[in-house]
Amino acid sequence: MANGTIEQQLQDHGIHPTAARILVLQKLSELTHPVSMTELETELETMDKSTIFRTLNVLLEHHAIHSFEDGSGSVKYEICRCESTVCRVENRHIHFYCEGCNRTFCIDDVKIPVVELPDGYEIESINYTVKGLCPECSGRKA
Amino acid sequence: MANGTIEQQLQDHGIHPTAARILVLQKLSELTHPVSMTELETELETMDKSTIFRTLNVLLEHHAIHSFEDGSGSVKYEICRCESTVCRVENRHIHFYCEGCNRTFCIDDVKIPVVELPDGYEIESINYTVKGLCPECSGRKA
DNA sequence: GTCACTTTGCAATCCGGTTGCAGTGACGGA
DNA sequence: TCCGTCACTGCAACCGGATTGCAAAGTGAC
Repeated sequence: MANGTIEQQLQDHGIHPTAARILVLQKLSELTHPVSMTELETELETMDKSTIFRTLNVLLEHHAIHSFEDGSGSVKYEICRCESTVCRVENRHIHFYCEGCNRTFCIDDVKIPVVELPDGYEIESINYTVKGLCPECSGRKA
Repeated sequence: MANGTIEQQLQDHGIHPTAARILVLQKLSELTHPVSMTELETELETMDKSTIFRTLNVLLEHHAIHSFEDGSGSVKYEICRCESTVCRVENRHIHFYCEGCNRTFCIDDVKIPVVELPDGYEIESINYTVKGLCPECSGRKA
């Protein structure tokens, strides 16, 4: 899914490409860090909050993007860069939330360690988010 | 910290024991699953929401309890059952949020796998939450 | 008892998320 | 081409969890 036009990506995921969906996915593909709905709202000033909200939900349902909660209180979204249309849990990377600057980082190099759960539990997704200080903030503090 | 009276536990963490703090910590120590502020509010009907809120913050600051976000949208709280007053990241267990019944489970047996981060990142805490179906709900579905 | 400080309850507020509804646009069939 | 249908979008209102301001009540030191 990493190549092709945004429009193509949408279709690959079975999503009817509309102006709003292209814009949102476009923006998410440009960004290198996860963003909240509010951030998207300011990035895409022409688009209404509810449209962004519903667009994100469509993208989520079709697994074109991921969402997760860092400790900031608002849900963060990022584009799914999996090669296939299905993204396996073990391929997902972890995130880091800096309590100093309130930014959320993708640690692309580090994949989520998948644990063995007791019988009966069915894993759908895993959120692995580390809180602490990013290199910039820990350096400044020291 | 697993033994002694609630009052003693508070003092061990350097918290001045008040009625509200004892009640909240008492309740959290009785419960076997993490709860939201709203749930605490109904459990402790005599106590005001804002008091609970501030009490939880005091307990958090002094590491008497932990908080984390499952996927439910509200923050969950649980008592810290560490033996010492400092609770190490690697001692913490993972959580499971069931999308079927919207309950949050402690998987006490499974500790959070701690990853190696790139240079400069300082780990303060880790949230490892699995989403999916609990044994009850996955069984019912099948 | 008095003063200073902490704790608590009430009410109001904030804000991210969500929904109802009406207007607009795309598409297929007559 | 016109019409009906359905998906999509924007606006405004709403909801609920989280947070704050303020005044009253409680607590401890003297």
